Amino acid sequence: MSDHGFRDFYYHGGAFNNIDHDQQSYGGETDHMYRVSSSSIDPSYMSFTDCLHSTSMDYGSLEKAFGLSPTSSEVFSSVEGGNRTMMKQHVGADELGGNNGEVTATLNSSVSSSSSEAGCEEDSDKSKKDGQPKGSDDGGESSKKGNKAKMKGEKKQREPRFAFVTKSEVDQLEDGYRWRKYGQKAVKNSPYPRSYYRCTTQKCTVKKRVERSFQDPSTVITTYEGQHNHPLPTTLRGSAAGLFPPSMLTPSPLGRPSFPHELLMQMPNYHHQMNNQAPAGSMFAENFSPFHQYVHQHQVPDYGLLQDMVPSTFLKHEP
DNA sequence: CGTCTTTGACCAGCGC
DNA sequence: GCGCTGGTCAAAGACG
Repeated sequence: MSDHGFRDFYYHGGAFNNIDHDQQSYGGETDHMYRVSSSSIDPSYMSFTDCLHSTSMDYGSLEKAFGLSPTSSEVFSSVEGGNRTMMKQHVGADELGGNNGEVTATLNSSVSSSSSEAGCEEDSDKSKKDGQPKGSDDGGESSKKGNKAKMKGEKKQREPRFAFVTKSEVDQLEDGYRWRKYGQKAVKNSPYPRSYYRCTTQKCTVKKRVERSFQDPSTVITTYEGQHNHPLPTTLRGSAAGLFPPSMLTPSPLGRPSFPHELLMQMPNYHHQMNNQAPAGSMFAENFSPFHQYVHQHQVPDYGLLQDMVPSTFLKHEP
């Protein structure tokens, strides 16, 4: 890991006041880590929720992870893909109800994935499993065995992933979406099991994995995979409607950069590419590659990145 | 009764 | 080929 230094800034609204940026290489691949600390997060600016919804983001669970969770005080996030291009963002929120918050966003996606990967992964994934006739869906009997046989020859493609490490007592963070647990596995080198959840909305293939860090049992690692193809459910237990003020559940112009997605959306280049490559509103999962391209192509200068990511009007350098 | 969780089994991928 | 591990399935049970 080659530390490229830190970048401190204030986020108008008081959400974040400094970001660290680390860059890490994995044999030709590069990781980027941003550490963001906040000294005065104003709940009214609940960045992540707003961010997620304002950008039609699908990793709704992040919103809680980023401070809406009553127990959440530390959040990391990461996106996994093929290559290891990662971006981590730590967000401290020590004034959020007295919680010390830290967020790490790790973006890790294949450079070669480009737009096609993100867009097609869902299909590829489904074609392997969901797309095939399944016993559970149509009463068919072929079931997984036959399907998986067909999967041979197809290189498995993964959905872009976005993982957050949340300091929380609760494993399952309420994020506004409905999830059905479909599996649980013991994790190697960890005493804590990993739970697998799937969005219960029909035709939505978003999945998430939740596991507790064995290194720090107080943290929960939530990994989202895929992109919701539906709006945030409004009628659900502990629904987002109850969790978040209406303003947070409705799209907002990017006037209030949230974090990290909205922060990223603030990246001129990123935003520009997004606009060019895909309709607005389908942001991270489907259109993640532009960001990774950004990360790779621009090599994310440690100091300039945030300036690119966040308009200067939202940044104030710490003395 | 519908929804969700639990849990053992199954399968693919990977390293040896 | 074998064993390990991650991921998924689906039946059974729990719950409201």
